[in-house]
Amino acid sequence: MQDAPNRPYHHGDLRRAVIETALDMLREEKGWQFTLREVARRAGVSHAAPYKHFPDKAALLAEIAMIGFDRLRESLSAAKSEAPKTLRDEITPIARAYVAFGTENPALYRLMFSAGEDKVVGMHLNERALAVFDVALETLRRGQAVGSIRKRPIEGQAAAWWGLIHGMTMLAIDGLLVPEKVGSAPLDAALSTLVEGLGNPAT
Amino acid sequence: MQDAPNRPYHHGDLRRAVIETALDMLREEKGWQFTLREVARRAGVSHAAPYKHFPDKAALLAEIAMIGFDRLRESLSAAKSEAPKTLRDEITPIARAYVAFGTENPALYRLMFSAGEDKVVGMHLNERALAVFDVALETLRRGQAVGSIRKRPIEGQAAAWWGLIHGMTMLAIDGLLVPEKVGSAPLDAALSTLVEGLGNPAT
DNA sequence: GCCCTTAAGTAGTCGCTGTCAACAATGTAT
DNA sequence: ATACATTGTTGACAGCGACTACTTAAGGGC
Repeated sequence: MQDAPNRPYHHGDLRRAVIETALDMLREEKGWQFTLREVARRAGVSHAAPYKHFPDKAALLAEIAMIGFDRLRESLSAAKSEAPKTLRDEITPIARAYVAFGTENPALYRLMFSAGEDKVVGMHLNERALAVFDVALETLRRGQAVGSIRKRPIEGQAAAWWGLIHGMTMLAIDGLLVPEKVGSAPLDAALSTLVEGLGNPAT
Repeated sequence: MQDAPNRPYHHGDLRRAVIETALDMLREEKGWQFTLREVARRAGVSHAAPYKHFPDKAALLAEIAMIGFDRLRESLSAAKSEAPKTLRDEITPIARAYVAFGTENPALYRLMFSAGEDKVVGMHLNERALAVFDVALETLRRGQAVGSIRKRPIEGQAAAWWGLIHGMTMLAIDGLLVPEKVGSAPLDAALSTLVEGLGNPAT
């Protein structure tokens, strides 16, 4: 467009470039105003070019949110320990990975949970989001089978897990977990309560 | 401005009217784009009039967010039961009131936790937000004194409480608590786990 | 090797927004 | 009565999302 003189008329892989650029922008700062024109500028194309690949801004954001959920799920899967000794050892690394994902990608994480306002887009987005829930379900199910977890309706336990982790992540992103109020390791403390709530007292 | 012919030049109480109008707009629909000019239109003043009372849009939103936190705190205080028999009876009504506040005012609740991105505004906003945390602290402290709650660092228990409730509220707002996945009463189920994690097993 | 359809880029425009500056009307203190 | 501060109004500006019309390149059939 302006800087590269010999750039060809057609970008060639603009769709991917737009997504990549947008992800970069999200990573930069959480106070940032996400703008379609800025994405185009950084990608070196005209302001209307992205419309050839996405019907509107919301569609691009939804796509990015889906990628976010996929990455989060991967992070969680990667964080699973193979041979956990205790319930606490099983839950802690996953929870830490979850919260870390949120605090390291605050704008992306926030987007993931606010891009689904449109009904039909929200459907597809929620599918991906619920894949995260499945990670919790799976872990807890194994715990119940082994006997380290109380016999309770597993969806309820998974809801508690997701609610607590998601909530702590959000609070962390919003800077509400101030040490003077909430202690120096609020996540670990909260996990203690969660583990004691999930764990089988007979063990 | 246009509809009322005999309206005086000066509104008289525009600051309050702007806030009230904005709250109405937030209440209407969560997909709504909040616009300063639309607020002015509905309040029947010119598009620049609100600037005489708020330096910019963010300042108005921050003010509204503070009101939201105050109202939430009032809701929680009002929901406290006087003579709870069990820990569950003590926690449930407050938690229900919290989540109900969020699901009944989704746009407001979301705003409350996203208006604090500016550093200095965020400070004041976080003060109000932490007042909500204090409600949890107070309740749990009494529980520990009575003996219905495990002796653990109380900030950690309060963090678990807030994280779980805040998380469940957010998930509910986002429509992620679908019954097929998460059961028909996910909040109650999650509260079971929370109560079992907080509660003193000796009782 | 040419042509023609079509995908993928461009520029230009529209209505809308947030914000600011200049001006007008009102209330208030002296 | 008059000067000043407050609180309105109008008009402007740049930037945004979205649309249309135009241009450029790529590829396939003949």
